[in-house]
Amino acid sequence: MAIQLYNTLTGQKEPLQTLEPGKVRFYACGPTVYNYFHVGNARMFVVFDTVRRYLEYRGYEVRYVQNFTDVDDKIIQRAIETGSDVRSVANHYIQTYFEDADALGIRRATVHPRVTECIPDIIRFIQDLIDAGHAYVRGGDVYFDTSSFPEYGKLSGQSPEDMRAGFRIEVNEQKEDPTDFALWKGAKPGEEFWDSPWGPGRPGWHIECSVMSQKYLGEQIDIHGGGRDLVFPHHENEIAQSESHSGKWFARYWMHNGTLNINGEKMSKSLGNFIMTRDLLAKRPARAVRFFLLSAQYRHPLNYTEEAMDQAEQALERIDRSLRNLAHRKQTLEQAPQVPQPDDKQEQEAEAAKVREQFVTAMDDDFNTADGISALFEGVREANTYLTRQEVSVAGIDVWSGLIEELLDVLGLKGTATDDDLEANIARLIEERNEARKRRDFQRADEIRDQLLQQGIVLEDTAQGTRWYRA
RNA sequence: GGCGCCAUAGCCAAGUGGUAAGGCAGAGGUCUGCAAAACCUUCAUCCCCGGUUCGAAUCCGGGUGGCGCCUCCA
Repeated sequence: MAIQLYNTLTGQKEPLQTLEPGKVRFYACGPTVYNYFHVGNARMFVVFDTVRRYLEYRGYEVRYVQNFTDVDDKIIQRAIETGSDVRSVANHYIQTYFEDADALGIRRATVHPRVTECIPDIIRFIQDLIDAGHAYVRGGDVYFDTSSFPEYGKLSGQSPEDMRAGFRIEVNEQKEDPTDFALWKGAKPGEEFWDSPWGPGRPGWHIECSVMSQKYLGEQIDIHGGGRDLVFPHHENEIAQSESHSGKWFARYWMHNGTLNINGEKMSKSLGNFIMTRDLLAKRPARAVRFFLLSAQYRHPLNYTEEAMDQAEQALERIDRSLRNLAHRKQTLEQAPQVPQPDDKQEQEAEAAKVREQFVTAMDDDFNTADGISALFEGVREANTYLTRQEVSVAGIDVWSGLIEELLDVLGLKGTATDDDLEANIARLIEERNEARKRRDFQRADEIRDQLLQQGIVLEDTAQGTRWYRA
């Protein structure tokens, strides 16, 4: 059974069939680097990072391209506001993008092209469109002629007539038609510019993605991803540009993630109701943020609340506890080699395989992470149940911790730190406490437990001895 | 005005024709010196009205409420 994914272009789920067997050419729109990115942006990055991870998990070789828009009005504005220059602003926020993205477990793309690195390619592309009669020059600007592309509107499901009726902004008089859009903008005095056949200026927003995806992935790609709010006009325009240029269909599958809402409204820079990812990461564990962002199906809206974040933290704790408890039990077995271990590896592997299958079934169905997480919790419950047995084996434990970590890794939720740095002092105190307990000196025992708790060390007594973790 | 989406327990969230996953919170139980953890049990008939069907949360029609896009936006 192939992976099914919802295609905005057709409005239905379709089986994934790639241009080249076993390989996926995947382009996702990246950030405009004039500020930190907010949690809504983070959702998009996390969602497509997870799609990419899952495709790789299923054996695909993924060539993943995510651009940086480092030429834009807002960057120019930001530079003016801060008394800095445009390049410094862009470079700074590219750097901070990586810092925050790294924290969220977002892997680096195969290529992270920047607009400034592709100007000659962009100019050539635009010239091709002009030569082919798809674009026209007005003053120092170049516009795409939407009437030259009969399929214009096929992604957003609106005809040019519909769009004209809805236009509420003042129509740029330079354009021949309101639905035409800028490919090249002539430079205003004092602005950063590049020389072109049409005079000094800079590329419009939409053209960069058409050019970069063609440059790094070829004229046709498998998957193009982005936020719902990019369907129109951005992706519609990309299709018009790319398909007019190549004469072939551009992207086979268009994936769009739902908005991240706050108080029921889309979190957006223009509404000003955003939370910077950076600020959230200062208050919440990064893994919990990622868990929260994956807790709903990616196409659905997701509402940000403190309570939902609390729940995400709690849920993740349940998984981590299970992993810790497995590790502790394994340790006690390894420290007592004389204790016989049951030969139950195959039995446990069979159980784990069922959970894995449940996970794959969920994720194959349009990357349903909510169901995938639910499969992960089935695994956690099975693992915990296994630990309630009187006799378990190292091999059996490894099966379960291996499975849980495998699934966490696909979701980008694998933890980094482990508790293997059992400090001598803690071990000594636990030892002393257990002596006290044997003497039934519970006052002393509780004293030690409280003392450790002060240091953030929580003790748990089990049939296999005392285990601890950092609160 | 046009295009489109959504409405499931206290909360988050799957399920899209066969009698409601999972998580958080809650209740009861087992285990424990106590505690924690864990396990077991328990907690909804799916916004409203009408229709199709042997059967609908799931399909159709009509309401109500909310949201997105049409303008920079992930």
